[in-house]
Amino acid sequence: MENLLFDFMSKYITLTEEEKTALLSMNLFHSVKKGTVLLKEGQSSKEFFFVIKGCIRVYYIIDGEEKTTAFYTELEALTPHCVITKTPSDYFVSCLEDSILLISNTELTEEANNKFPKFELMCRMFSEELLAKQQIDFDEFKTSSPEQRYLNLLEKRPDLIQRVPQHQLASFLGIQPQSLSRLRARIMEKKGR
Amino acid sequence: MENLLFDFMSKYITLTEEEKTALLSMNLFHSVKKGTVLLKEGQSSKEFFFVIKGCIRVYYIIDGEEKTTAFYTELEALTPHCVITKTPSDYFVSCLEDSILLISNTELTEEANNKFPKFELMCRMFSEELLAKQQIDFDEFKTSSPEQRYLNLLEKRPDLIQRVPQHQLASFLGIQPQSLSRLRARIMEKKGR
DNA sequence: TCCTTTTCTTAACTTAAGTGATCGAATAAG
DNA sequence: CTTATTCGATCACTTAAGTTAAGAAAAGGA
Repeated sequence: MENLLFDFMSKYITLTEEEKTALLSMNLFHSVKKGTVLLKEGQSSKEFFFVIKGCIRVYYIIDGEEKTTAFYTELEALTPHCVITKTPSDYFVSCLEDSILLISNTELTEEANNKFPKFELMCRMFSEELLAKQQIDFDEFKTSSPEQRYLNLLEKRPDLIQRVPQHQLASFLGIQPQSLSRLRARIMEKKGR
Repeated sequence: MENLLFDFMSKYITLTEEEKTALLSMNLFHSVKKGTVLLKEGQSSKEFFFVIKGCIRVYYIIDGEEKTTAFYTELEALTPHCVITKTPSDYFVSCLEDSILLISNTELTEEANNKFPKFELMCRMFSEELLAKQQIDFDEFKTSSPEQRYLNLLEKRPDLIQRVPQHQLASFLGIQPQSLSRLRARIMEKKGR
């Protein structure tokens, strides 16, 4: 389990054994039950999440309706907006499956960044990479239709389609659940012919 | 002009006078004519852009059609995807207006980061901030209709609607130019009543 | 300046998404 | 195990976006 994290970090920096044990002694790993709400709208949390195993999701409640906008699975990280801006959160974060998460906070991270300059370097590289990746995702979203977006997801994240409820997938794709059902039926019919 | 940059940087870190003169001596400021293409599809550029004055845009050419997905105006920065991943670019970047840009590259930035740890800190904070901001933008895009997206833009970036051609705005909003025209007419009619 | 090209709007028609409702099926709760 | 509740699919209907085409307005180049 720890190795998943260290393998991931090794893409950016090289850690000594002492640094690894120091990291592990901080007790950052948490087992979280499905359905647990990690962040609520209105809260000004300072916690950041890195998924070791499982899945967490970001959702808004708009006019009483849940609107899911993001999923984070194995080796993906979420630093909620409110942690950066120090303002109340606009959204909720909850656990979609029983998961193992690395949960840290602003203080601990700052401390680590001050102590280990290479940690700061890793954070910069990682967030630059995420930013670039997200730009591409956003661009793809803008330039394609709901059907194309679904087919794209089917190709790039087939796991999500299996593990996530349809109605959450729908709002993730920017459409209503009924439209997703219809669209899937349409695709099946095309395939069949 | 330099002051715009230093004021911006002062939000993150404090620079000494020596550091400021060192920065200025690097000759990073460029005057760029409207229409200049800064990055082409297929290129593996290492250049990063910070807009001091003016506007640059990101666009794809899909089936021979230009699809604009992003605009960067005063005090906004673009590190193209290809700079991070070191792969050929999927998109073009061009100058929408006569602009003044700070143009740097991977080598210069790495050098500065190594020499001044606080520069690294600024980059991390800046890209974390951008990432969080973009997540919110993406979420708003997913959870709203084209009409809501237009009204939202009208409120948050009224300048863009003035300075950017309609057909580019349309694809930025994820719709066809004809739909934007229609949607604007619809809004005007509602207002009139 | 005049001419060409691009840009914006409008219209008619097609297609797909939103909406509201219903009905099993699956899931969760007791 | 049984009962609620949630979830997914489907249908009919409404609304809005995509598409194709045409014409007016604006911008750019010679």
